[in-house]
Amino acid sequence: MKQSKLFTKTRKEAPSDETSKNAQLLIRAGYIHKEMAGVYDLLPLGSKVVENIKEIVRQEMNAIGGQEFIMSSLQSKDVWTATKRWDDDVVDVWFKSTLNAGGEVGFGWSHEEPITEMMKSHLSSYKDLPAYVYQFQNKFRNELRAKAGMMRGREFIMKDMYSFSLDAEHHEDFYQKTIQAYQRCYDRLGIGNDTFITFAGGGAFTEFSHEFQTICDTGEDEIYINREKGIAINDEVYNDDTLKKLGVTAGELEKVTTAEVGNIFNFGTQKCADMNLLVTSEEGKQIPVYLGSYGIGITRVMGVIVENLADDKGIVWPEEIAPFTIHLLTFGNNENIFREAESLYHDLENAGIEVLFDDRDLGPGQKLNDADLMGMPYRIVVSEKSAEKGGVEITKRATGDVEFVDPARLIAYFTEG
RNA sequence: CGGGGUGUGGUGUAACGGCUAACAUGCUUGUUUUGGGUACAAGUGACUCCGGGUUCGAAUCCCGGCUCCCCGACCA
Repeated sequence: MKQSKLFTKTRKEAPSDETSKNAQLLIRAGYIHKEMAGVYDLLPLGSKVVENIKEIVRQEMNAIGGQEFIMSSLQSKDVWTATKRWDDDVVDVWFKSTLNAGGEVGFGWSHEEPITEMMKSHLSSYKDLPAYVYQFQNKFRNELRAKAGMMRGREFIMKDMYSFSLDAEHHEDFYQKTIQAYQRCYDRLGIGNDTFITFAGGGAFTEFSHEFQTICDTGEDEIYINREKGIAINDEVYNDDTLKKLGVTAGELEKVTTAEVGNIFNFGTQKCADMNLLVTSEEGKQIPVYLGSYGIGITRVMGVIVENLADDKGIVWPEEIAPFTIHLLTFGNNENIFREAESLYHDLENAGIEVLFDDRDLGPGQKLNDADLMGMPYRIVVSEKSAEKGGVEITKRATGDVEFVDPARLIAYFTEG
């Protein structure tokens, strides 16, 4: 895309009403726009980032048998009263509204109840199991206090997956597969090394749930980790009992601040029993289904990536997530140079590589600063100076490594690695 | 929800209770410049968050509300 056509602009100054690094940089670079506290629009660049994150997660969920679907945001009161979770005293993050025709509706903060209810129409025999479904969707949570930009919002995008299994064994098998799929996601998202699967409160059905926690100063959680043993424990279940069960001592654990980027938990058969989601077993009996729930906060992950990978000049996107692979700049008013840059831009795009071409009539300083701020993985400069040095200049945003490449070899550089 | 702050052109800031609300940036026009936000000139742009009150006079003081930020609480 030509940058002159991009309607969003970069800003030199951070907005005064944002203090978190992720919000400041994403706003300055034109990825997001703030509507109100905890509510942000995704501008074209931000939307591309989110789509790229979703695509990674989508591929990994599909690989373990997930089927993508979309549930509604408006939810019926009845579904939630059945499990006693409609009451504001029980769930304090509800956004609710009334129908003009009479009656109340809620805006989905979770989809556990509606999905279970919906599945009653489709699951009736042990032969229908297992079923794994997931969606990407906006969740609404009426937080008393939104904070830290994309880290805790009132409206945000989440991937939520649900597993319906016949018995504990099948459930556990899929649970473990999901753990591995999640780890592949975080690796591909560029935060794998800082992300730990963490023992957390299990609630009514199991002793523990598992969270995926990424070390991050802006996070809200504190966990205890042992990198060698690969064990992490959330502060909320950190006690002698837990330590003994997991076979670690307090002395070998390190306390770190983290952001929760995923959470998976097991409902056992309780939820389906409560909601009467039963299937007929091989023996002809009516039995409740094992339910598992698996979430990844997509927009929060976007925030964490910015928080953890950005430097003092701006955002640094991992290659798979960046809205464009290449930021192509040209300096000077030499027409031949500009034409060469433009033709390289077309060649790269035709080769299937996403390029943001800064064709604006601006000085080099402004273009370079914008490129640093926006954070594409590769910056290519076409100028008289680069020509003197043997072609075009390629700079890696993450490392600052520079090399000069013959324009004729440029496509090969990106397609052959 | 408890506590602490905040609110002034699009953005970032300034202004003792007192002249036409200032500066920077952005944007427009022209000239200039082209490897780290080039320089100059001329323009453009604000009911100072909202509603009351005090005062000869309020961006400034008082009361109420709202907004946003931070700390805490909360966070299947």
